[in-house]
Amino acid sequence: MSREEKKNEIFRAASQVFFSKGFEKTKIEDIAKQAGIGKGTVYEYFESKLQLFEETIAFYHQNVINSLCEALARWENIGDKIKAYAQFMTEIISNHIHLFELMADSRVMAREMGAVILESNIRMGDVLLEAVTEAISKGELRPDLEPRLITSTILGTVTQYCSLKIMFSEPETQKIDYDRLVDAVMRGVGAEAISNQTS
Amino acid sequence: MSREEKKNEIFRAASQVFFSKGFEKTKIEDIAKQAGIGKGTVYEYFESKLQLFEETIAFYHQNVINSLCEALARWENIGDKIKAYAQFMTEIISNHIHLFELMADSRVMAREMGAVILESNIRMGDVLLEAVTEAISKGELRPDLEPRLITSTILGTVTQYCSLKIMFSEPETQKIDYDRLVDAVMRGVGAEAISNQTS
Amino acid sequence: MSREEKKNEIFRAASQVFFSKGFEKTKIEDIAKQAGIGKGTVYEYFESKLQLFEETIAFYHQNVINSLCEALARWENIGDKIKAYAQFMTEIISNHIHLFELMADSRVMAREMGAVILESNIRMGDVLLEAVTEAISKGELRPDLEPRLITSTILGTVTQYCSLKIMFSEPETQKIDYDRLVDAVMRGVGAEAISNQTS
Amino acid sequence: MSREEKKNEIFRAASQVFFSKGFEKTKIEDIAKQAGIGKGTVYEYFESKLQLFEETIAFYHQNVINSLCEALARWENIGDKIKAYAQFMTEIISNHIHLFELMADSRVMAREMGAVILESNIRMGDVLLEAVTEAISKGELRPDLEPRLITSTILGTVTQYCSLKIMFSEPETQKIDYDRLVDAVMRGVGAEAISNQTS
DNA sequence: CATGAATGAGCCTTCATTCAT
DNA sequence: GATGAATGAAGGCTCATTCAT
Repeated sequence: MSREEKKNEIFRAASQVFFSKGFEKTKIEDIAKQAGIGKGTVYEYFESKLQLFEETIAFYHQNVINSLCEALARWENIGDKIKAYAQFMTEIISNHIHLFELMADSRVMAREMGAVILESNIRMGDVLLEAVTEAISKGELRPDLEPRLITSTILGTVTQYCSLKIMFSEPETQKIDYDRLVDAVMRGVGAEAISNQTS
Repeated sequence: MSREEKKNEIFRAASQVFFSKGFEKTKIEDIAKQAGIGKGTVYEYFESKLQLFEETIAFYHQNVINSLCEALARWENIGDKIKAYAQFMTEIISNHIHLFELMADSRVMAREMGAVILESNIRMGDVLLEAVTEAISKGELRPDLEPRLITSTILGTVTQYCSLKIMFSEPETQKIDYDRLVDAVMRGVGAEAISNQTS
Repeated sequence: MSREEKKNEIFRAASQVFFSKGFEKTKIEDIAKQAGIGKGTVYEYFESKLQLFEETIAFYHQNVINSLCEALARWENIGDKIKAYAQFMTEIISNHIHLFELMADSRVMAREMGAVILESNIRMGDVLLEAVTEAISKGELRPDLEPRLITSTILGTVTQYCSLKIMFSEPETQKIDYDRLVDAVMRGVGAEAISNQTS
Repeated sequence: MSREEKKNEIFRAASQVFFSKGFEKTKIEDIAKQAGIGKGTVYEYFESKLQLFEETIAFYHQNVINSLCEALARWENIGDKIKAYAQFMTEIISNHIHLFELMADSRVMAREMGAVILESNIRMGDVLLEAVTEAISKGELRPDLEPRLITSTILGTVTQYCSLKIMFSEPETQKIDYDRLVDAVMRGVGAEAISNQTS
């Protein structure tokens, strides 16, 4: 196994543990065990716990971004892209919810790592920004709004709504109506939106 | 000073320190110093560091919610309420940004406490939900959308956009166009929104 | 209440707590509460926790010695005095056993305070020594043995046997045959003792 | 050095320190220093200070019991066994007295650990009980007395007398007349004992 | 006098990091 | 390279003692 592959092994183990316990509560030994290696070996690949954490988060973000790009590339028009993004977020949040539930008392840690997801959002914003800019030029999105504002509307709405649905709904009622979600973003929540509809 | 007032004193100090350093990096001694009392005194009022943290966060949330309720109560129609909410969020985020900047290496800790703001969002959602429900019945908002979805759109968009503006803009360009923000939420980001406009 | 009476109040409270918890596990506050006074008040009467402990132990020893003297004075010949002493010890040990049982985890503390009883023994030895010396001169005890040795035989046997009986017997079988105990001490445990018996 | 050997090393160091300072006044660091290792290393071998203490005491008791068994096994008749036991106790008490004297203010701690010796006594009782039972069946000891009572007489007398001699005598006069000690136990302290003697 | 809120020295314990094997 | 035994810095928490009321 090459050095790079080994690092990835450790990243995978570290993601698991960091996400379920948070930075401080995670012991290097936990990660080593999870990766099936010795404690000292971790230090052959990473300078310190903090560096490992930073790189693990970066690795995580990169994975997320790559997956998102793939997911968006499959669709042509912006509505479909938004829907794809919402489905993607649902999956990510669900994965982490699962991790959190493993922990009985994950209050503090959930907080800490929850914020990593926030960070992801910022980065996803950059990916979406491209799609948004393109959609504006194609006449799919309002040209009179700052592209960043449109991106924020999409991102914010999706994150907020999906989190809510997953975290606070009973498992069987977690069905999210993605079409309506896209509709709310595209046509707005104001009453005029439907009074003016052509169809 | 009554016991309750003293606890509030400690809450204020604890908020400061917890928000700038995060839970784990905060030493009880730090909080005591900030409050101008001895280390042992903290333990006269709180069982443990964790309990102090939990109660401090609850205290913080309560303050936020109270302020938000006041801010919303000053306005009649939903557009103004959204604008008020956006201005309120701007202020909160600015305050925390300020705290983070005090710390040299606040990356990790910022993550942790950033999530507390997320938690606030969930709670703010409940406050907004009332306003939204009322606005729907007054015909200001679309009745065909789940109220929770509308709330998420407002909350998510505002949080995302304001965070972005404050965190990544140069100070002098932090001007946020609140009216446009409200417009994006109310009329949507899709191109139809403006093609159908009456004026 | 005079200063001396108040000190005695505190001694009584302190005995209770010290005997059930040991020196280190006892908090001044425990004693204050037990005595029905404030923590600070204890310091009006005693310099420090250690001093309070030393004086409490001395107070305890004095009480024991006084009671023992009274118990012994009631009897004329040495056999009866030994029996009286054995009954006295049974009572003391029972009292302390009771205290220990109040505590869930009294292992360590029992050790510590158990030794105070040992100390009592040394002092009781001095009281018994007088009775022994007198009994020797009255021809009741062997004149060819060092009085201290006789005292040790009485004290040691009684303490050991009574402790055993009380600590490790089922409550209902705690009956101690005091006459046989005295007999063992007076006539010895060797087989000759009975082969030579006159009766 | 094997794990078990290392634990024994720590036991030896811990015995030293616990016996001279008592449980509470002993710092883990003291033990580590005495054992020539780091503070954290102690925790590689023992869960907590309390566990280390309990196991150290058990280790001590085991050693004492083993040595006692060896000492008793060397002799045939019960008189010699009692003498051997008395010499054994003298040695143990002398060792601990030495430790106590190292400490200027060992009053409190001496108490605490002195009680460990008491505990030893209880265990030694079980060992002696065997020898006593055997001696009864061989006709060396009175069959009309409860074996436990005989054991208590031996144990109690020896412990009490030897402690007294060692603790309160000037070093040069510590000579203990073991034969007379055995005689007191075997023939009793009553005057009849000698009036009935055959010789 | 009596009180108990305030204090901070002190210690157990954890765990990132090192390094001999 | 890989390992895990050894280390000691660091921090939460306790409680004897003080002192303002």
